[in-house]
Amino acid sequence: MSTETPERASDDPTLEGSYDPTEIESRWQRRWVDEGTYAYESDPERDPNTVYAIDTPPPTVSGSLHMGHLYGHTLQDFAARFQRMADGDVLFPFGYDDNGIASERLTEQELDIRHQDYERREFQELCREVCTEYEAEFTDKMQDLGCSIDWSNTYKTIEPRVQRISQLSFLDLYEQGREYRKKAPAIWCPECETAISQVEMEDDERHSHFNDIAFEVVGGESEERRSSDGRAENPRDPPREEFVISTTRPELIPACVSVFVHPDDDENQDLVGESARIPIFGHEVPIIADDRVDMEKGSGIVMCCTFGDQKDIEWYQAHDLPLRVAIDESATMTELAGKYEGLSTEEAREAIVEDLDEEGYLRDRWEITHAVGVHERCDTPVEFRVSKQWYVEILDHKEEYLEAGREMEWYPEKMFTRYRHWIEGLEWDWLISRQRDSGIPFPVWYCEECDHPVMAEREDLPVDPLSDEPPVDACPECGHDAFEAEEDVFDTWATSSLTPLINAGWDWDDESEEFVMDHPELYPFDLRPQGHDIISFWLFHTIVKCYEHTGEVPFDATLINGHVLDENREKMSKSRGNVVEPDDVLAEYPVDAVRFWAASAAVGDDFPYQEKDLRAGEKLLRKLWNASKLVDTLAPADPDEPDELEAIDRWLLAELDDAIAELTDYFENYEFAKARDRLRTFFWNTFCDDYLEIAKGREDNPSTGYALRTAHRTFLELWAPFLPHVTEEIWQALYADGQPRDALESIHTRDWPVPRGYEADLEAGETAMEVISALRRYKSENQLPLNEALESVSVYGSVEGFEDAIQNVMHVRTLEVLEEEPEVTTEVASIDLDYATLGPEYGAKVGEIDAGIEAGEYEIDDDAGVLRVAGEELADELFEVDLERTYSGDGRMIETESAVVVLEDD
RNA sequence: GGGUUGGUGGUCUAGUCUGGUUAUGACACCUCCUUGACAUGGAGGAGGCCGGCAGUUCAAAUCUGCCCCAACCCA
Repeated sequence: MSTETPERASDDPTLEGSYDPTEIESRWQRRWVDEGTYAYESDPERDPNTVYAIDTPPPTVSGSLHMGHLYGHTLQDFAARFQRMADGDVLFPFGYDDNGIASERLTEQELDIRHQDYERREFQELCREVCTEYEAEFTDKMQDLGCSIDWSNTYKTIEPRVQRISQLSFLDLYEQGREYRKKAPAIWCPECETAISQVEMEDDERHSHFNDIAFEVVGGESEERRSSDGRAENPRDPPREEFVISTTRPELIPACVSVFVHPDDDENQDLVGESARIPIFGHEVPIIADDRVDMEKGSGIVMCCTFGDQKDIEWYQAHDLPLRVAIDESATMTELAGKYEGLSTEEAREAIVEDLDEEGYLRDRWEITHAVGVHERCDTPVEFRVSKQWYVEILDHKEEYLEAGREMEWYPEKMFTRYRHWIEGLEWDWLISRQRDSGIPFPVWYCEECDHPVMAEREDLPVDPLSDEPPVDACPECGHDAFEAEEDVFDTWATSSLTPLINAGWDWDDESEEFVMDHPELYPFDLRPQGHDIISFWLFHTIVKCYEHTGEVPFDATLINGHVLDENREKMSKSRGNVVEPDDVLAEYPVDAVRFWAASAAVGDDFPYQEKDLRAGEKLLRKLWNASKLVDTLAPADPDEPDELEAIDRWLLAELDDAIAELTDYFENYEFAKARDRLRTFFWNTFCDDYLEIAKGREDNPSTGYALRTAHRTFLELWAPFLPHVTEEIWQALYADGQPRDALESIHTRDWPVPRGYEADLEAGETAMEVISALRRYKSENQLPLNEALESVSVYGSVEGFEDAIQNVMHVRTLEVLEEEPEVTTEVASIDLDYATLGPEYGAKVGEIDAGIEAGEYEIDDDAGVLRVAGEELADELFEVDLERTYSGDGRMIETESAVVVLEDD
């Protein structure tokens, strides 16, 4: 656009022309990274209280950068930039989360390979290579956001150092007796042939059929007899011939292990304690009462199979039922399914329904649509399978974890409730093993003979039992010499819950035989930022792990950010097609403007993407730029402070002091939206609209010159956490010492402003601004240009010291400050009561008092200073009389909140 | 189904914990104004009775109960 702009050195900021964010923002982003402006230099001796450390969330870099990343990191950056200026050392690290199924898939696609064809260690090597490209791309995009991340302080969850920490964590918890291995069901994807965690499963609407199947009731048996040998000895007569259950999955009937009836279900109570014979397959199962049965659904009688759904698992565990596995890991029917063996579940379903029908057991069949749990990656309906799993014991420490949550500061406070409810509702220990082909391996082997677990030695970590040998030749338990490698890998939360320990450089020290940290001054971390949707995952698990390893709560505070919604306040989703891409936003708007928008929401609240807020941000950047140009023409860059500041200048600096104090408070409490609004209002309205206009008429005044420059420098510093690029550009153009090619003295490493202690009559200043604005309104209403001269103005009100300012800015020829109220006749317009005092004192009488005043039935006794109404005598401080003035002199009278202005304009 | 959070002019929101009678600001809208940087600027105006109902209170956007709506978490 600006082809005629003379070319200049790219690192030579000037205020010439208008602000060009495209060129300027990327220039600073490069320079900050090149110069290591935000590098954290560790010093283990440093007092932890003077270091501000953020435990940043590691995004999955094989995915794309979305608005959530942008918003989350921008929030963290507000905190980081403020703390860096206010307190000095800040660690703002960055993590890449590559250790997951996403990067596994990506590697397979990119290289056109299958992970099954490689040894796990080899495959992971390939993963690391593939991910490196994506990491580089992600890094570029993150750097485009201008966050003050220390790019020399990064980690990848797939790297050996992190694998070592994960395995150390496992060994430590095992030695503490906080981990155990047990046979239990897991969610299984038959397409991927892997166990998946609950978060990887989603609901999907599918067409299916409900099948009503008749089960024959056979001779009942007592609880005692059944538990002795599992067979009915003396069958009683069955209460009825049969009953009907409804199921969408008839192929599971060979896996049926029991039938349930609700204890309040009077109609079917007769069945409890009896047995049912499964059609076609012929095996008998007990009928049991349980209140988890949904009586409203179907016949109210439900079969339990191992396993059709999560409720089956609950029942299986609660009633100690046997395991009948009819479906294998690839969703093929097993031997247990008899003649259906080898069929897929779908084939078996049809075949079994047909046979049931033929034999008269199928009573009804109709089409339905219902929610089915599917694997989010391949949309395959999941199965549930039993395998041996590792667990971290957490149920016995619920109280400790709750207490840890109480010890942290929560921003916003209300988010603690979610954490508390999550913990209170915990019913299962934490399952940490995943039967995946890649991930961080459990460092464990088992004795082939006695199944005794053999743990890896700490100094050997990281190990992969599939490639490495166990550290012993013979089983310490039974002496057997052959071992089986554990094939499972850790749940990704088991690794990402260690980020504070990764960032602090946690490791085992052989010499001292204890865990140590490379950067102990960082731990506990000052801030854990994250979204509210993963409080029960990331935050909770981090607290569990770090608390068990260090005995300390890992964070002083947690900052829970909301979600970015679309412009209609609806959740962004690919299927709705309302996703806003950061790339598109950044192509159109300056990053600083995007940051201004990001600061608009109260922390923790979901908020919409709003173009108008971005435009407002752009306007602010221009305002700041243009105001800076004006300041630069009005005063020398570095004026000395005069012995005595004039009232108007002292007033500005005193107001500035107030603003600094409030802003500091807001930033310390992560109240970015309040800080943003306070600063914008003060900068735009007070500084630009009021003070700069006045300053234009006081160009050679040393007092004003000093105040202008002091305020301007301070504004740049106060804006710096929000608008890092534009403030840096202006700062370098106007105030930076040294030559352009010297090491950068960035505004972002300066000290945060502190109030300078200016005292001024803020009320007089306020009154003066009221008078100015009244005169402006007068001109506006009379369609006069603002620089139109006014002949004569008189002011009744305290504007001491501001007379010149009023006179200059409003072009008033003669200004007079009146000692006495101008010639007016007054009459009572209204009476304001001080209800806060009046209410508690007079109670129900307040109504009468109000009515009395309303009706004019009152008397003001000026001498006694009381108001007589409704038979009461109200003291002076309880009421205020509002007078309506009628001016009878020459000219025109304008009233403001605290002044009376008389204009003679001819 | 259970829990949590929220519902304030056309839009986004402050205020709600600590009840006090004129509900904050921005954007959009209307009118006017070229003022020594900014018309992508400035001045002014109109617009809401605070999701609904009931209650507590002298007084409710604010406290209590129920209901409706939305999002999230858990089932």
